Amino acid sequence: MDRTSPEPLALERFLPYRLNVLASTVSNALARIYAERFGITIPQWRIVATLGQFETRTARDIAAHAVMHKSTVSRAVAALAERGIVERRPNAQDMREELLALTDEGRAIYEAVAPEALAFERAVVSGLTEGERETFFRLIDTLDARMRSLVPDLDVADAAANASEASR
Amino acid sequence: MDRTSPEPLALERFLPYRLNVLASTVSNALARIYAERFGITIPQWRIVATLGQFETRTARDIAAHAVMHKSTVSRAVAALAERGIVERRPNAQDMREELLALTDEGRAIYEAVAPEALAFERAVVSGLTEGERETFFRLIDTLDARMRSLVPDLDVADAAANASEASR
DNA sequence: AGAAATCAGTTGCTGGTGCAACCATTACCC
DNA sequence: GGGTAATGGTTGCACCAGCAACTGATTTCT
Repeated sequence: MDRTSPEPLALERFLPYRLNVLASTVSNALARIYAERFGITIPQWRIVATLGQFETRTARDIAAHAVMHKSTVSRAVAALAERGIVERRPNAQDMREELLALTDEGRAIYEAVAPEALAFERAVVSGLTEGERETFFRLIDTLDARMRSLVPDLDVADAAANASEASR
Repeated sequence: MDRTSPEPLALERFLPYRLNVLASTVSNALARIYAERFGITIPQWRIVATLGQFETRTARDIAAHAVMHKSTVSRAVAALAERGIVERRPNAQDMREELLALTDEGRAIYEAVAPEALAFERAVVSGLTEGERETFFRLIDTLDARMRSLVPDLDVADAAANASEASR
């Protein structure tokens, strides 16, 4: 091997970079749909999606399930409650937490957004065969698990949502 | 319940979500290295990497190559120039643009960071076989191309870098 | 029981980011 | 040639996210 340059590093072959670009491209495109059609942000969508899936959860559950910082969840829930999309009910067994659920209006939004989100996903992966799609997910799972063991203090803090808000 | 959900949408099987979580996990871990060891942010790192690869480029070139918003590039370059990591030289042929290059100190940083970045990448993909690694990159390439045709007005604006800065 | 630690959730603050408006320079073209 | 459009780059503004500090509720420990 040639030893002139210590190591070749081409950004376009650097995994963290490629992953980040693809993820934000996909997110931004999807965020546009959420924002323009339904007036919700990505964190808000994640909450709606979680509650659509599980009926009733606490903010803490949602933060863990949707991998968001608790302050992000808090503010997104506040906005959704304000708009009557999410309902907060006290838990008599533990007054620290609140039980969150979709209102009827919230469920209507969920049922309108979910098909569009899935359609978007299908459009994105339409260039892949079924096998490739499964492989891709499996590799993501593997890498995700790898990250969790590489960086143990991750699930605690973390925070995904590169959002890219709606405005307007 | 009488409600029949039209389509199942589980967040953990939703590609945009999975992609985003993985990308930000990887980015955050890497950003920590950049920040703690070298005091640079992800946008700054992308600029250093680009200039390390191509010697001399304009801010516009870097923005295109590293997929960042021009204002992000502008500010990151300003910070790097301030610290003497990159050098700005006027282009006599076109006074609008500036030619950017690493200083000696900048190159030293590049040559220190690059191996660490690559080591990190190797650690992340160490759970994959060589073939899986190639497949993963190929699928990312495919999806990336797919996104570009799905959302044409993308390369113009876009902006990756969910950064997650150093601070502290 | 009472003090201290822990936990769910909220909020002030700071910093980074995209957008859009702007400045200066160059290209276009009638 | 001269006016207008386009281009490279900077910056003010508004917004959002994470951190950390805080409140109030519950658990733990002695």
